[in-house]
Amino acid sequence: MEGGQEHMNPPPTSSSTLPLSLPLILPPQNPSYQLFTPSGLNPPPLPLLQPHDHQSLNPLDIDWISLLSGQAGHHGLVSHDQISNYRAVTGMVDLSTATGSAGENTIEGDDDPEQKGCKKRKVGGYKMRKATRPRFAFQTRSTDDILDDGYRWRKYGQKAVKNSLYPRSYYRCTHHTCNVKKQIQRLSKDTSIVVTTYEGTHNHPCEKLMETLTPLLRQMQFLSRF
DNA sequence: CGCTTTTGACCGGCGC
DNA sequence: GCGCCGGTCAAAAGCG
Repeated sequence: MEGGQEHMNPPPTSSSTLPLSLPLILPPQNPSYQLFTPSGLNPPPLPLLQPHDHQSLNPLDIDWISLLSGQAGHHGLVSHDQISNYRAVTGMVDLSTATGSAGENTIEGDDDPEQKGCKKRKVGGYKMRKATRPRFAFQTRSTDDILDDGYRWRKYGQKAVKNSLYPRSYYRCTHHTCNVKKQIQRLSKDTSIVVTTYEGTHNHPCEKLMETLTPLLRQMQFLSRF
């Protein structure tokens, strides 16, 4: 399952075909990798979405790079191809800036640990810090629970949550120095919708993105010699 | 063999 | 104080 987030599509190039393969890298039709267009770098800001607005969000308006790197308040253009197997993104909410009246900005059965004053805890003699970190939740409509966001995750827990038919899964980024976490839960109200909550900021590049960009950079270096 | 997933136990916060 | 609940740990099992 998480193994499904391994590299599905290897970079379509090799060092032996560097110059000729350049136009073939990251074509628009590539279902797994799609470079941002320059226009996506300075997108018009979108209003912060409330959960009940989720049906009105165009999936093409989500800035996945900002979202997945934990940068709050930056929304821009991104190809829908970034969403892997997900057929439609239905909404997103910034939990780190939301004022969070009861039940308004929370997933079903969800309580924000920050709001519960859960700053520090100790489990099994191991201290855990619970500092204020950026949290983003967004909803996707898919039959698959796992969103391939390019990072590698290790599942460390699963819990049945109150008022939900489906368990909540807890994942941690596998990068040594990165402690970004995410929660995944399917809505019982609409079983086609999966809620993904990211917590924290990655302090390392996206493996899959780097895997994609590396051969491109090599070709750029190669071509720059002429 | 190393990495990931599973799953029961444990912990702290919160409400009563 | 007690029970409920969400979040995490960690040992065992699974997998390539």
